[in-house]
Amino acid sequence: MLPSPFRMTKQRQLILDEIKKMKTHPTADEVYEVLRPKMPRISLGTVYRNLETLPKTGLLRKIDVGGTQKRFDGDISDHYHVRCTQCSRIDDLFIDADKKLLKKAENATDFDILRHNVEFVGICPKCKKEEE
Amino acid sequence: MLPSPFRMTKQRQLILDEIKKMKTHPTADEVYEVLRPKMPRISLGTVYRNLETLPKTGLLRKIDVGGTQKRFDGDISDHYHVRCTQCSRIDDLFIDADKKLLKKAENATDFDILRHNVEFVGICPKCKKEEE
DNA sequence: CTACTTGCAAAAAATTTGCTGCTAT
DNA sequence: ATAGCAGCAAATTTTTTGCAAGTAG
Repeated sequence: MLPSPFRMTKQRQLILDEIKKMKTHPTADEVYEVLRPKMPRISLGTVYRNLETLPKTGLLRKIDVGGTQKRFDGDISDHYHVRCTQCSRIDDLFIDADKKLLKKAENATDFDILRHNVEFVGICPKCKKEEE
Repeated sequence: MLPSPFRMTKQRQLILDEIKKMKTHPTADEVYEVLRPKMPRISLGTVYRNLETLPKTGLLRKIDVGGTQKRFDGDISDHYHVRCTQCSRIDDLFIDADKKLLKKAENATDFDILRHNVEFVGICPKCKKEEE
């Protein structure tokens, strides 16, 4: 459970700001490395704790994609992702969620559905070129 | 790259068979625990190595969902998943992939799209009950 | 035969946590 | 003031890897 007075600390604000600037869907350690020059005493533990709490407030999005590490997205608007199988780059995909899809899902399960994630998997233009 | 003579060893076959029996979308360590009674000397390293190689042959599916650990699915037919936010249970969802969705995605990106994953997130009937 | 695979153990990578002191409200 | 947070470091969890011996094709 999140504590009721959710404090916007300097660390939290910076983590949020920096991730929002990044378009790369960073992992926890990538976030940490970006923060360090601006706040040298910030700890990796703090980064992990906030990457856990911020998505619960809706200020940040945790994305569930392939790979060992979790990734984060400062863009909280509804959108999907494409991941490159070769280099793991993740791009945004702003396409409309299909309403039928959601309806079908709701009919097919007993779960109360809250949201959904769509991840397309493919090969990015750069890796495509290198394959030739 | 996968070696050309892909050997179906006893370990590989057992890993595959057992996962196909399980309907729970197990993690690596869950697979390991199921195997141990049947093959006590199998090592966790072997399990991890095979959970990496088997999906590349198409005999097994690696699913990219929320949570810390990777999960695997012995059912390689096309289907989606629903995950419970409370207890992390993952159910199958056999609904038709929407063709428009794929078309839209292909139009919206430079990636060559190979496949896609859809994960619905919600609350399972059991956790729903416990909430009351 | 012989390249691929395994078991074992150690290492690396990723994440979580206990504690003490600082700070946003 | 005071509950919540941060920093630090240690612990835990998850995954990967080197190597010598075993085995499928």
